[in-house]
Amino acid sequence: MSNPPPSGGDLSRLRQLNSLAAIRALRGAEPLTLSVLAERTGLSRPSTKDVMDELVGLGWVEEVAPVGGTMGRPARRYRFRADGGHVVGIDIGAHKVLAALADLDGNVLAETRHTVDPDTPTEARLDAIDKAVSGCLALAGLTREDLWAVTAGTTGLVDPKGRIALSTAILNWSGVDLAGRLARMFPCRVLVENDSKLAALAEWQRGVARGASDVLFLHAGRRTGAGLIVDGKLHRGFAGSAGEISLLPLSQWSAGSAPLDDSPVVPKGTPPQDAARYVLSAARDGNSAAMESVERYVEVLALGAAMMVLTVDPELVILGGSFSRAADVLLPPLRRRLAEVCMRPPELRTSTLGDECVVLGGIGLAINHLDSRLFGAEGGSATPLPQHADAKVTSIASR
Amino acid sequence: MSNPPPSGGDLSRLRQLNSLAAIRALRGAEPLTLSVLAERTGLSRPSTKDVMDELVGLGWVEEVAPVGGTMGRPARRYRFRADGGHVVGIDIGAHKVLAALADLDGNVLAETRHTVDPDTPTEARLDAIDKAVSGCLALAGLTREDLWAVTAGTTGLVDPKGRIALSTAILNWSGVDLAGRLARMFPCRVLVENDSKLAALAEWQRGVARGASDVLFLHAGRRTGAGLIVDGKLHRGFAGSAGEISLLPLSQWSAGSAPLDDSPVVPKGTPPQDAARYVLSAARDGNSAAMESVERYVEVLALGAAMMVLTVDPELVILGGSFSRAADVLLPPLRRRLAEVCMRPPELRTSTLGDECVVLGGIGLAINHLDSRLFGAEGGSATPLPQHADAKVTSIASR
DNA sequence: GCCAGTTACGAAGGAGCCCATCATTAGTAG
DNA sequence: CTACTAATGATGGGCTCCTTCGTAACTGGC
Repeated sequence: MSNPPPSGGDLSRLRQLNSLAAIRALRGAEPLTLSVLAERTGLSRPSTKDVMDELVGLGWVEEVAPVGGTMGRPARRYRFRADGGHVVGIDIGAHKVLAALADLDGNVLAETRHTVDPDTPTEARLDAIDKAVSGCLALAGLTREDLWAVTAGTTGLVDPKGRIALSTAILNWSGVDLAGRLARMFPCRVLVENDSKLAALAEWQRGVARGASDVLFLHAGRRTGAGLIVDGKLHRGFAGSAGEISLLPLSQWSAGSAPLDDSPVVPKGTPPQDAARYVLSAARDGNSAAMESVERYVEVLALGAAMMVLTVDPELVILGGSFSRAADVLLPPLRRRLAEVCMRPPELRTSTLGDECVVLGGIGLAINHLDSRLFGAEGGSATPLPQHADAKVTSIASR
Repeated sequence: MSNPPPSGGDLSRLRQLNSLAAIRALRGAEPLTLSVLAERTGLSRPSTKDVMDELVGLGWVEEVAPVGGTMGRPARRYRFRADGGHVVGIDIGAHKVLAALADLDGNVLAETRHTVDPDTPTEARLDAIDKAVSGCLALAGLTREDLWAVTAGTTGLVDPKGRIALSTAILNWSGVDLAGRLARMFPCRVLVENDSKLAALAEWQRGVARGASDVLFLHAGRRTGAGLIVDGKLHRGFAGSAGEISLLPLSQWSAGSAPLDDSPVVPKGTPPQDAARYVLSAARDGNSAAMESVERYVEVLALGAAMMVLTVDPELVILGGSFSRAADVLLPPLRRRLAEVCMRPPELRTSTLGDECVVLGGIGLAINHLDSRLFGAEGGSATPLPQHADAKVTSIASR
């Protein structure tokens, strides 16, 4: 009756689990002693030592000099070798290409930005991606061979194979086999994902949504989008289109920031990319026409958000995207409207990761993927570190 | 960075996992031989034997007479002792109380129905529940002490503690501490859940949604509701209100079957509970006014469904509820409308479990709960069968 | 400079779980 | 009655984990 297939466990699987637990405890933390590590993993000290010996041998972990000053014999300290490999997150937007290079801990080592246009031809856009990543690598003194995984986030609907199923924001972007093109560019695993989903992941991993099991991330910017964390996991949906509420005309999400851009308070001749900011700022200063426009914008935003909130009932809603800088203006009406329809309105928070949300989420997804590959999926033992974790594969992570 | 806490594994945990795998393989199947069992669990035969010996000792499994006729030495056969314990699922609707008693395999052994009204007083309704369950027990020759878990499903919003947060269909039902009241009634674990959620679970466990990882269940009846399976698990949401799209006035779901009930084709004097059926039947026969009413009804149903489908992107949408008997009339327009807004419209199927959906889901939830308690949550060994699995607890399963 | 106190390390012994192997057993087929 | 088949049961070995205990390294007081 229960659907999950029965999974019998071998002896070595136990070690796998424990190794993974140790790595998780180590990652992102300062170097830990055996005793602390034993406590955190729930293992005994001798067993922890065994696990550490193995991981040190494989190159995943290294010992660092003990620190003195305490009573008693100084404890050995181990740290995760975050510098053993590197990942890249790329944010491919309509107006920019942003790339960030990080170590296996997710620490960003270099970042590069290139400006593009919505109608930049596809080849030129791919070229900008190439240059952005090359720039990061140069800044960090690395080569493409040092990359273990690359994640690209982009506007539009990304199908499970990493192709752009639909994009209205970037000219001729629909139909591009982005995963395929990037796979030719990088000698490592390539993942492709929708940008709002990556932003949601980033907020959940290292932003204001940490620890929540169900989260709705709202991207409020020139385009409106959403990403969902459900039960502590990024939710993609069967075809990768979870959260694409803009496909419903009623939602009006496809209009993006139009309610702001078209506000009568925008001075003639304002460049379109500055219009919304102007209106939000004017609304903050009490301009009643601007406030009206903001109200209209939030009405649309809130309607789509309400649909998703009532569907998923998340603990948190995160407001992100470039307009999140005007959270003081946007949050109160958004909160009010959600409260009107929810029995228990979710807590509203503002993104703190800002512009880097998408690349950070990409980095996080890449690292998650490597984690899941840390131990040979088919019951093998741990992969030694110096090798590349994957052969060159085109398709996106299934799950 | 990763949020899931590292979980160190003890040696005995391996055995737990393997025992659980064996039970899963055994449950709901005909008696299995050691060889088959070994193959299905991935264990070796000697290990499988060990596990079986233990489970037989604990009373969870028993050996049955070997079957002859094959070449070679007859193999011992083991079966899950489904009759070792019993669970009850209760469907508390506005117009009926339906209870079903099942063994640990989910086989229904007895069923009882009581008729009530939307304005039946709470105490009388609780009395009907009591009577319905007593009836089941009497039919099966059991007593309340034989019950290991009871799940009640009811219309309305059920909070995480098993109280009715809001119900518009049943008079004075809001605010009732159903879990608390039932806990006084039964000397075992009591779970309370929204009825549409249980129906979704049933369809996923033993209905037409088997094997799908993301499913939307639509309850189309006098009231409209929904339940979600996300990533192979019943999704409740932070406050248990996932899928409660009817709270959004725009969805018009709170009107339920009104577009059908109010159709001009309904003859004066038709009892309200028969109106919708009459219209659906007339529409099937080609009555254009009836078809128009159906069109209006489906428009509402489809709008809410689209909101949820675009949010979650499920693989399947299941049409259930009493109107699902008119699926031939309802599905085509529903399919058409979903196709208008979805990049990849989910497959639409009709519920086959019918009226029993909710009680079956309740039985499934109860069994799932017992499964998760099969092995002492805090690393203990397996619970012997003859004891009750739980003390009397009031609150609902958290997860 | 020495000694007590503190903390961590490392080795040894033991238990649990799983696996591979092989002789044995209980049937069927001729 | 014999040959064949397929499952059983017992043995031995390997791996992982745990507990226990003696040893090592460093601090602080005399």
